[in-house]
Amino acid sequence: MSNLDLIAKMAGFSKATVSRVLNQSPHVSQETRNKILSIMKELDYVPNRNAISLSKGQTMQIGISTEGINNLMLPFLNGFVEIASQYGYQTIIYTSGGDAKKELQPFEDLRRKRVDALVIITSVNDPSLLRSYCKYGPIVSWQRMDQPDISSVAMDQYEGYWLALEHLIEKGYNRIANAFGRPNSINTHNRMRAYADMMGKHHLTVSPKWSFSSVYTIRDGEQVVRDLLEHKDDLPDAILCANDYVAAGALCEARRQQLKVPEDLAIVGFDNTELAHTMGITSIHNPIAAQAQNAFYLLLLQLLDTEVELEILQFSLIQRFTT
Amino acid sequence: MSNLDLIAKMAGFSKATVSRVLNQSPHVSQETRNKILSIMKELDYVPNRNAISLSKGQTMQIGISTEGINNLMLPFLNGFVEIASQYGYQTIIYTSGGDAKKELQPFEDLRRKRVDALVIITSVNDPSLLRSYCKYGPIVSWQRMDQPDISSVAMDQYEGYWLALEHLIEKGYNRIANAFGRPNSINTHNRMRAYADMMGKHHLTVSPKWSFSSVYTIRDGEQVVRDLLEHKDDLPDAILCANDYVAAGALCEARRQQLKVPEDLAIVGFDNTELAHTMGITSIHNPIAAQAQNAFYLLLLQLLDTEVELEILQFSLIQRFTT
DNA sequence: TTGAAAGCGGTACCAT
DNA sequence: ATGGTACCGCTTTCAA
Repeated sequence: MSNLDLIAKMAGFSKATVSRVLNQSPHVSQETRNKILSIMKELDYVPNRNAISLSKGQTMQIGISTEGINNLMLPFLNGFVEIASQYGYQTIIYTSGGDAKKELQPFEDLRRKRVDALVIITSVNDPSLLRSYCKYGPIVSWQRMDQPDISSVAMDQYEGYWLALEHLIEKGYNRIANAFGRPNSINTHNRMRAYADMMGKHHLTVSPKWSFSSVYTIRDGEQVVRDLLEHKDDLPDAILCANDYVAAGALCEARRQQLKVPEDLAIVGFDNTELAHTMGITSIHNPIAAQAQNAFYLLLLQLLDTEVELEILQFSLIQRFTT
Repeated sequence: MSNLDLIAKMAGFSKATVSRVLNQSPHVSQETRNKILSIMKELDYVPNRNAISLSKGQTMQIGISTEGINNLMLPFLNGFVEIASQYGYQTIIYTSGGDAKKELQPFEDLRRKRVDALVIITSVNDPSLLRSYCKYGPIVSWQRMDQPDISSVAMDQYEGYWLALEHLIEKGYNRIANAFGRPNSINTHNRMRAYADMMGKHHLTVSPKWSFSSVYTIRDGEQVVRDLLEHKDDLPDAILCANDYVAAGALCEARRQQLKVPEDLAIVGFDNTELAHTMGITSIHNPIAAQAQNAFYLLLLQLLDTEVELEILQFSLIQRFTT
């Protein structure tokens, strides 16, 4: 393997000059530059990244910490890798499998200067512990952290849910059921608030029989429809789902039960994933890729101490065939 | 930031000794070790990974090259990250978005010693070009490469398809339709071969009307069922799908069209993804995580020049409610 | 058991 | 425009 020294020796210049050529410094004569360049080519030379990292004190690598990778975070991951690479940063994935100790590794790697910054997708450790690593480098989070130094790019679900409700009511639906996700999460809480507010505003009926929690999967969505059909006298005319998977399950089951969608039952999903698209389910578009971009921009802000323009995050309703 | 020198000075020993403590060398007296350890703790010292990488000439980082991340490669990615981290290796994701030039970056990074090894998930560049990077470090591929130095952990789809066909025939189905994926891929070719062989063996009817290509999505699966129903007089009694998404689409559409599954129409998916599980679709289990492990083992083999035990890869049939 | 010093392969400041 | 050289922080060989 050839190195700077060798190139310098062969070209008859000093390491410093060769380094200048490498870094496109203007203070090198064209002649010298050409000569050095041609020798580099001849020797098939490429600079060693470790040496650069050590010398510069930065690696151009950003870590992503998560319990595991699933469908929901795919757009985030893709979006982040994409924007980061545009700025010359690589992305390292750290999965913890929910193990608190293992989850600390990316944070230790921030400290050991293996990565320049960190983004948290999900975490199980005590937020204040994670926060203590902020002194080693910038950290942002997708999930809400409620820690002063760790900003989050998550969105307030109130708005999204409000949008869906508004759409249903405009369409004339007024007996609206809900399939919520994690019972005690901030997201669910905000969605519930939106529901209560909207129902109050329009003086609409709210039945506890129409409210479900811990609904996540296609299967769960099917079950919700079956549960609703237990009370034929008290059926809702629309159902707002925790995510598109739940909506897909609800849709399949409704059809199986001879319910016409959207005439008998309207269905709205959440996140506007591929699934909603392929199955034609009305859904709330969640700009996840934009959140990933913002996560990167927020890091860049601290990394380069520069101004950045954040993407404006906005839910939007994508109407398809289920409403 | 404290470094080896500082620790050494404070402890009254040399850098070498401190380094020995760091690397658990047995040639350090317990007393010395304790003293140094306590000073490290006191100063909250951690070694700098870049310095280690530079000095050792390896980074303990492995790159994964792909056009983009989607559901299909998720189990592979997860499996790889998991096994790699068990051996102390981190995983860096490189996405090319199908851009040939951008796809070269992980390979250049192998050359520049940013990563110790590389795994290719999908690639668009000329395989022989990629192969030329093998001299810089170990490379394995998930997709078939047909290059001597790049071994692949992909599986022969013939076996899997054979399994599905055998199952259907045992169950008494004998008018079997196929929804294939990419028309000219090796995978599709092998599946077609399995189909031809099996049909020949049992002297079963083969109708060109029962064969579809370029079928990938839920939507595509729905369309296949509609197309089949165009010829009511010549309906198959089973359909073997390119993947679980297609099977899911076929299932939904069949039910919508009042076909009883599996009585009127049996449906078999492929890959045994989450979707097949949640929707109760019979599917061929594709041991993707095991392939990811093998990919890592194959790299380790070259990295450490050691013996490794590969996982045995085997398709298996998971029967559910659609057959 | 411990130390001295030569790498590893660059960057960047200070001279000239 | 170019050179000299002190870093960056750790590993490893050779001696003692």
